[in-house]
Amino acid sequence: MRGNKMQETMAAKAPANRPRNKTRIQKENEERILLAALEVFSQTGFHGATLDKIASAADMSKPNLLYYFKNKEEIHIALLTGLLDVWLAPLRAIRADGDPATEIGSYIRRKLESSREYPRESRLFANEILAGAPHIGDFLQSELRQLVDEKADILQSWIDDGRLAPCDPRHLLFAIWSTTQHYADFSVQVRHVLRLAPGDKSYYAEAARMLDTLFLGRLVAPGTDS
Amino acid sequence: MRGNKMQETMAAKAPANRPRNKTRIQKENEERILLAALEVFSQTGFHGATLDKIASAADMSKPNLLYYFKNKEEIHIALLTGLLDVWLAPLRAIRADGDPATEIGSYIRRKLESSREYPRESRLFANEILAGAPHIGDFLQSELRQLVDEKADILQSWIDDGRLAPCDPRHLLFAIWSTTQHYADFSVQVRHVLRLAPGDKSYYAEAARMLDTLFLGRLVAPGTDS
DNA sequence: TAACATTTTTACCGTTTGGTCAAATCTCTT
DNA sequence: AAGAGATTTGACCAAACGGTAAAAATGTTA
Repeated sequence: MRGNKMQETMAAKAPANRPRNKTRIQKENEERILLAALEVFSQTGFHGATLDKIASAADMSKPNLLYYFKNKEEIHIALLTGLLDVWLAPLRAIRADGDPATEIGSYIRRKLESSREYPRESRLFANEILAGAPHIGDFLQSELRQLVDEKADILQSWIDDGRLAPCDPRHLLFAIWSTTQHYADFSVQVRHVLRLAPGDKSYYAEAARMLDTLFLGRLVAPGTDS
Repeated sequence: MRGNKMQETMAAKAPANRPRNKTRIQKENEERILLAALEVFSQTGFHGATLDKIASAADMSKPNLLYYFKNKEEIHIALLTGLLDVWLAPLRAIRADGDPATEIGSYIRRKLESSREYPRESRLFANEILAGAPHIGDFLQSELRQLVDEKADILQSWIDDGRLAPCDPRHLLFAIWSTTQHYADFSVQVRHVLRLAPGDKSYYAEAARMLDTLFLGRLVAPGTDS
């Protein structure tokens, strides 16, 4: 009597027809699965990942895995939605009443820290966007856009006060996102160019200096350009 | 003549035991296939792409496709290697005897133009790097690294002359790569944030202004930071 | 146009993959 | 300790996939 289609609106994680509280084992195993899935998805992307790989990484049989998540897509979505708040957190922290340089500098540091500490999450996100955001299109259009609108207003007010150069605030955010995430998403390229061994993350210090110069200082010496 | 293995330098495209000249039909069909494959690979990544999809996009049967390329990987590699020179071209054009602001500005414009004109190629490249560069690791370690070394020396000489702010030249290049490619690779996100319809590329003008401010001007007004 | 090489198609194959099912085992509560 | 519910497993399946073989069709050239 279980495999009926029916409604199942409550995201069929529990075996369940009725939504009960999560068991200890349930919580543990869902966590194990998501951790394993993060590893696999971030390495090979959605299509490259297989349920067998994820199951084996979670040290679990495939049917057992599918007892907790009803299919591959649901694991992917669970992983992504869990990620979005983490992604937004650094942006949320920007304060209107702060100093522009301080606020922007802190934001960059937070994003860079996020790239260093959670490169797998960053790559998962990058993969999703690159694929056309099939699973988080709603998020981009609602939560992200709204928060960006909000913070763009703050940046705009700084521009109006002459404390920030005239520019499109959203494009400024794009620049911060791309430069900081680059170190997680393109780390292979970064390491090859810098002749660093896999796993060597020493470049983050220099990255922080570079981004400070770029966003908070001045790159090209004045007087030489036309 | 790029990173080929040795033998078989001519990539076993002809059916062939002996390497003959390419037929008219051969040239046409290989082109058709690569075009179709670019479309499919850039949309879904290597693992998401199937021979059937590529064949159907090339308006061709699967066995016929495999008559020209011996397997899926070979199509992918052919596509990537054909890309690398395009990727390097803008960087190659940086001149040591130019003005820093002019040279950097031109480089940014070329990269941005490249993102706008060849977004599929950019996404293909991004996918490959994100996946750990399984097919172009050699390229990154040899040609790219060498060219970067060369151009980094130029940037360093500008720094030594006081015409550029002290910074790691390679990280400056990273910043240019990431910001410019972002508009191709993350275009979905960009469009959602800016409320633009799919296919609308009007944001490139504003992007160019932003990057000029960032790399050639000064973002944060002086005197306000600590 | 005949002979030869090239190109295309039809039919197929083995493997991998996402997913199911029912039975067996384990866990927790009473 | 027993029973109910939760968890795990092994056996299995259909579809999709990458790829092959050989014949049929087409193009090229003497």
